[in-house]
Amino acid sequence: MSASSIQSLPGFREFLPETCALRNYLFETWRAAARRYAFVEYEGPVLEPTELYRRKSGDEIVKQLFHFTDAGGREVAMRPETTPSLARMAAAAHKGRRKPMKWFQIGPCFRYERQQKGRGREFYQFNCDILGEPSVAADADLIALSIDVMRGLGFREGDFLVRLSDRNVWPDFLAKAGVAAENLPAFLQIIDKMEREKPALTAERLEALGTNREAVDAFIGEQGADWPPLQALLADLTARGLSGFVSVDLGIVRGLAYYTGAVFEIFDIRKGMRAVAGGGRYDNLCQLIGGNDLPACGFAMGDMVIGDFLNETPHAKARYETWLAGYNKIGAFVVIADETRRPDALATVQALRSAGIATDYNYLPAKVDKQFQTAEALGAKIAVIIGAEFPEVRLKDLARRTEQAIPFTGLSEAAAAVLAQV
RNA sequence: GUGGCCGUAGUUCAGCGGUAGAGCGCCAGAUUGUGAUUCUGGUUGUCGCGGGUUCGAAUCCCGUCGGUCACCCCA
Repeated sequence: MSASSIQSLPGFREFLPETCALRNYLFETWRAAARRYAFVEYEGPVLEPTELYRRKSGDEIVKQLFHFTDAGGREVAMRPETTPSLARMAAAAHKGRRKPMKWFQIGPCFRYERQQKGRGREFYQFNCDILGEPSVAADADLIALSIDVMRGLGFREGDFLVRLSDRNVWPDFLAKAGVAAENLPAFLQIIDKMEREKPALTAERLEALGTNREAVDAFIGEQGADWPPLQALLADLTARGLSGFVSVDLGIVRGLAYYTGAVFEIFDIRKGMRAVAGGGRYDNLCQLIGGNDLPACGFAMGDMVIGDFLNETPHAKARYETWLAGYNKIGAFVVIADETRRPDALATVQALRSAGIATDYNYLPAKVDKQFQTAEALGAKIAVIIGAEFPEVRLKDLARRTEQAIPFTGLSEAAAAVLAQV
């Protein structure tokens, strides 16, 4: 690297063709799964007023935003997530639309923090949201989708687990424990951190609120699935044959303040329960941000953690590699055996491309063996040899190593026929 | 924001005070219009950047910028 070259910004990503392939695979799989569930794609702005995030989460969160003052003096921030934008867009646009609205989006998000494994300053997030439907039937369809996204990526039962909960079970607990209802948000924060926090600190915090760890653990252990909405959710997922992927765990409450009902997270079972996706119901956010009441639920999955998980899971990686085997490979390579026939070869290249066959050729004169090596390197399935005998051309099936002589006029059909067999 | 480790050829890395190396890759050749393997030959670097110590620095010191992992935080 020379002194004059300029490095990329820390945490921002460059996708060379090799890594772009994995990203595109994720996008394709995400998009296909969302469409199977009848979701439609939308897009929101990447840059938003900083206030959009401040209003929801307070000043503390601004430190983790990529934010600045633009040339017009506006305080702006690159989006750290897409739900606030969605809430505004949906609240503004929902009137006159059939409900539920099932919307999905794939796009980059940004957070100003130091990167580590599974975490960068720029990452892509897949978001699916169901708007305008308060029933748990929507939550269930959303969770089913999240499971199918995982299966679409090649993950199986035993690789991951959907841990399911409902924030509304906790007010009940607090009432019985004699804790004031206004302490609910603080209490949920403690529950959210419980798994990764020192036990002594958790105990101390719970006691400060007038309860204790034993009571919380007992509640999580015993009363888990009794909550009717959770029962309904589980019944719905069981009817779909998906109960094996799901487990109720009231300790899941999600860190975000805006969740109001069922919440869930998908965990990598092997790697110490690493979270790969999460979501839940947020019935008040559209009112808060957009000024129109609209019940909603949604989930998000980032590309970095799921990418790591995929690479560490052999059968998921194998599925990707199968997909990759056909990706960026071309159909035909035109070999110019007689340089005086280059104009005919160019006609051939264009004819093949017009027939929908990805085709390449050498720009400059080259030996025939060299051209075959290039064909091989590009993953061409067939070679078309143009030589002195034109308009007769030779069509070679590179995998079978078989070759036939055919007239140029019948080439496209013959090439398509050979490609169809491969 | 804090800390550990790491920046040397396209790549993976070795070298750790005496003018820069290996494997892989890449390029060329092994006579006629056919891919693999093999063989032969060849190619490549401001040793991240800037300062300092030294007769001499890839090597030691300081700074800086990146990368990576952990903490913090996690939407």
